Amino acid sequence: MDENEYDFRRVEAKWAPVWESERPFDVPDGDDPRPHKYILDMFPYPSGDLHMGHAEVYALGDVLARYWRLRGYQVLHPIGWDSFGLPAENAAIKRGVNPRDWTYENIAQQRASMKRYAASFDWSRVLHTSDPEYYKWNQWLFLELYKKGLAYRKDSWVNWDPVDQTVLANEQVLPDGTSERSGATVVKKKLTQWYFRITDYADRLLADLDRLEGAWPAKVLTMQRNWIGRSRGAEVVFAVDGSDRTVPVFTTRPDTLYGATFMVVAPDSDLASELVAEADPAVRMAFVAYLEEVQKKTEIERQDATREKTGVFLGCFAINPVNGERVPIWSADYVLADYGSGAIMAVPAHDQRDLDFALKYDLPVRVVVDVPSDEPNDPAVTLVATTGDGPHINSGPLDGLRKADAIAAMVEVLEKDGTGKGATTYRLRDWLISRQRFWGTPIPIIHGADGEEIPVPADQLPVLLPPTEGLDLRPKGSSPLGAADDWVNVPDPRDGSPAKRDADTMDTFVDSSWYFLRFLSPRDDTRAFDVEAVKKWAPVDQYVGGVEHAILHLLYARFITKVLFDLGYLDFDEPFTALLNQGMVILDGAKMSKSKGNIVFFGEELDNFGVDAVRVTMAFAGPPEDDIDWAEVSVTGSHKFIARAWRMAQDVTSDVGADASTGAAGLRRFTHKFLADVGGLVESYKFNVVIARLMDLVNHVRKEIDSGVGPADPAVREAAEVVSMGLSMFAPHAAEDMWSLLGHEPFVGLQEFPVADARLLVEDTIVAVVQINGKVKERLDVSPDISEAELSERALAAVSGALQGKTIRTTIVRPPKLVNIVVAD
RNA sequence: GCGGGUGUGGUGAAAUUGGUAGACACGCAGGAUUUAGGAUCCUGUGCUUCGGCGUGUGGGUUCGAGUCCCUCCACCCGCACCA
Repeated sequence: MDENEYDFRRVEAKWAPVWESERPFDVPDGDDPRPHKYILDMFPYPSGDLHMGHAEVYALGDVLARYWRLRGYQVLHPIGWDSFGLPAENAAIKRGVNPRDWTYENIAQQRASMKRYAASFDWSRVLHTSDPEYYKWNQWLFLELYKKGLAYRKDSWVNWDPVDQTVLANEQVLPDGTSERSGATVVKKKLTQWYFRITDYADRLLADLDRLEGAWPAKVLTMQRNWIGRSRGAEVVFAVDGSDRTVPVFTTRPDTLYGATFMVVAPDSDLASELVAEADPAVRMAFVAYLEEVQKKTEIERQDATREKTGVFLGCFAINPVNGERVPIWSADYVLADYGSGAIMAVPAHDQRDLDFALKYDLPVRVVVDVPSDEPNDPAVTLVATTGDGPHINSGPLDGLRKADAIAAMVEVLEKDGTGKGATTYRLRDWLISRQRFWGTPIPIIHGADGEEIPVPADQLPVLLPPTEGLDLRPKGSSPLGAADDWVNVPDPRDGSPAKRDADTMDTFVDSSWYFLRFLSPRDDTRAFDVEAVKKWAPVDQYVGGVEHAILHLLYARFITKVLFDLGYLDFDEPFTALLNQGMVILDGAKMSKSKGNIVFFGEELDNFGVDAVRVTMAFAGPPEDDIDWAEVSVTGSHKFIARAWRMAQDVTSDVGADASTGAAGLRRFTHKFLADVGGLVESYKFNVVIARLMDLVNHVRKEIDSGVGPADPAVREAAEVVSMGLSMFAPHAAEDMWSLLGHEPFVGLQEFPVADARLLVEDTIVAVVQINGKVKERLDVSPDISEAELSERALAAVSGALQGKTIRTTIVRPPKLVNIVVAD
């Protein structure tokens, strides 16, 4: 192709090797006088090659990184791979390859694609979480939590994925009860597992979301608040009649305690089986049958709120602490074992679920809040529980009080009597981090013959994964590591007696919960992260990634950050100051998927249109948080724009350093208006508008070159240089080539935007509109400093015809832009 | 049901504090150049019965509303037997 034609292949081939050898975006350690920004894109999982979703996130993250450089900041923009995890292992099983080989081959492929995509990463800081140099510090982190009592083992009902044969954290189970990884229906299993005590941080994780308001998407904040699910209320202790046992229940409505007519215990709770053990055989048999029935149900069935309620009487009674009333204890699966205490006081008059149950099993309904209503509203008749406010009745000392006062009064009574207290409960559960799989970080604990847990001494870290040779990786419900005899059997660090390593590996979300700290000193083999580097760079100024991590990764990273803060390693306790969630790339209105066969391939798009055109398309398609339908955007259009900008640079004939102040003022104004606006636009993520403004600028320059001041005017050069800089955020190859065509040395990405000249931002004339009754009738060219009187006068003159026979009521004058004449007939 | 969000041309979308709705593109139409063009350049393009009408619906505040307030509708997302 002709050298005077824009050829993206030639331009890519020209600059990629230069960036590769010169590494303009690497950030050396040590001081730098410039202010700094830490821009981070969520690192990828290396399954296959990059896809269009990656193309979007890394295009948008790079706009922000490159923008801050152009603003004179030192920018850290690292990349790595989240490279532990199940797909490697599943591929290994399916194809008989080594999970390590599979992983690192995929990383090599993705890395090549990423380099081709020309995001301005600091390639000197690459990390892979599956490298021993990384996961050593994962183990260190685990032991830090363990020392603080924040990592512990317990026997509990857990989510079990029957396909991947491993446990899952609550966060990894989708709302329909299936695994987010394998799609299998998750079942409950009772197992001893490692947990991180994230519930200790529930309050702070919730409260600190307020500080992220405006800087994180509202949606993510809401999702996290929902997930943590704090509810305030009271704990009320009921005694079991004829026994020493007491049962605490959590309620948000302690004010309705006088209306409690029965108690319900979760069938799968220890409490239920303990209570029923004391009952007579018929009751016990009924319970056992019921429990069996309940456990057969899938999570989806169980969560169906419209399902008819079922339950069995447990043959025992509880004593209501405020009135001494004896109420029957039932077991029903609408009460969850793992929320609150697994038992509730049932107030059928004021809780729909309790009412449904009471009506079915003919239990009494007692109204204790007189909710005013025009219609009859006795729950026993209308079958609708009343939840509104009103004076309390049948409630002893609470009679006459309204809800808020009654709640406070009841809490006071309970606390005085020692039968309860104000309490807060969370939906959030502790984070289950054990996984019965191979390709993860080994948990650095040794189990002594006496059952003691012994942390692996720091000088013995990392606990390396054993070789896969001879190891059966197929899922079988226990970790494959347990079968690696040489690995699992170790001397007890205390006395050398036989002991065994913990054979489970960690949830890979542990790996990603702190990786942003490791990027600051990725080669430091003496500590997880360099505290000084952390002080300089962290927290992350701008995080970019998909909304699919709204809860999982982001909640865990916030938690670990707070733990490290408490341990004194960090001086901040929120990891990501600002968050941008990009939308998805879809096709014809549907999510791309292999099964539907509607995939746009990353590599093919780059082959056909070039890296720059794909990146520009990603940014120009619309607001970044919206989905991009690849069928509705024009990559060709992006390519045409890039080529047009490139030709513009090629046409410039003035010399480098030409004095712009002698150039055409009109064009200069346009250029400087762009410079004045670009910051606000990028910082509010309006990348599409920035590109529109660049297009506008290029169109103006084109006109000036062809039929205006001509290619030699210094203002043309100035505009072309600004376009080259601005375009470098989106189309780095074309921009670098333009910079070079304009006679400069590399690299355009290391330039600084000129400061907009305030004198050029003032227009000589402004178009003022003249409205009659709010409708635009005329437009006038006026001076920007026109007086109110003069503008008014000119406006009236301009529309005098239309004012014939009308009475002017009032005239609103807003110089220099608008006059509104209010008239009547 | 609860919470969050979004409704603007044929399409993707713009629109500081209420002040010219539809920037910039895609698409389409026409023209120039050309052997040809899916290249390049130029022009036009919300609807219209040419009076006007137009930002999901209906109301309100205001000299003036895409923007603020209320009502309703539609769609998307999250949560949901959480006591």
